[in-house]
Amino acid sequence: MRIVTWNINSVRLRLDLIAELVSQLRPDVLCLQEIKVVNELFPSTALSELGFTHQAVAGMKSYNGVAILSRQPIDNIKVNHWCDKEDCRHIQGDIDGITVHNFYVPAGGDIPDPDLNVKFAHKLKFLDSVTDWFAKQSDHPALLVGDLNIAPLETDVWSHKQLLDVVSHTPIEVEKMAAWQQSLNWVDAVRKFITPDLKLYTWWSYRAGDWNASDRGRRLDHIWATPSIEHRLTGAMVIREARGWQPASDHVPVMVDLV
DNA sequence: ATGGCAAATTGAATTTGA
Repeated sequence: MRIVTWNINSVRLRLDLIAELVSQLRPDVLCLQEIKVVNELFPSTALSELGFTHQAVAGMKSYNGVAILSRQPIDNIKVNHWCDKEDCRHIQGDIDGITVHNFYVPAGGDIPDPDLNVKFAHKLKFLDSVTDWFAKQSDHPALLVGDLNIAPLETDVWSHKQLLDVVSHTPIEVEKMAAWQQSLNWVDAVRKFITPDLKLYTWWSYRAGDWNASDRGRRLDHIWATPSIEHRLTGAMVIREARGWQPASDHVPVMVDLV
């Protein structure tokens, strides 16, 4: 099974890019975040014509929204709500015996202080909630993918020192992400192949004059696997060149292969 | 709390992202 996760930043605006990705990589499962559309207006037919005849969608107007697209059936679809908000940040479904969790973690705003910034408080609470929830789940073959909006390693950001105080790389976020990862002993499927000593990014700001030259990126998008399927992982790839496809999302696709 | 941009919504300006 080949699975790709991509924060698409408006699915309707980027259908041609999805078609390009599909023609190049032929994923079996494509998980999208920030689809920014209600379910009724989700481009279901166009995506079905690309081979994704099975779709699980949790969308809302303007913001957020997640979807799982699959060539194979998706069973037991659930849309989970966190922090008493129905803001379409988590959808799950079973594909070929594996539970796929697709997340869009809150960005957290600018100020890395929960007392001064309700968005950062929401992000931290969200992380605590999902961690507690997974800790109570039984150990079943699962993948967890999505825009987790945290770059945990020093090599996941262009400058560890300069980003220590920037939301997405603060110690409190990294610590909470580690606790989440420990909830089911999730394996970082991407860093299994692209080792932690190597710089690796999945997001570059729209504000950079030349994203490729300045290369001030962060690894915000992740794929985790439960230990029970770790031995089935055969490779991982970040599709860096997709940052240059037009009109570009500020995130690029991340891919993992399983036998 | 900044910003060189971008998207969605609502009607040129605002909100959100990270």
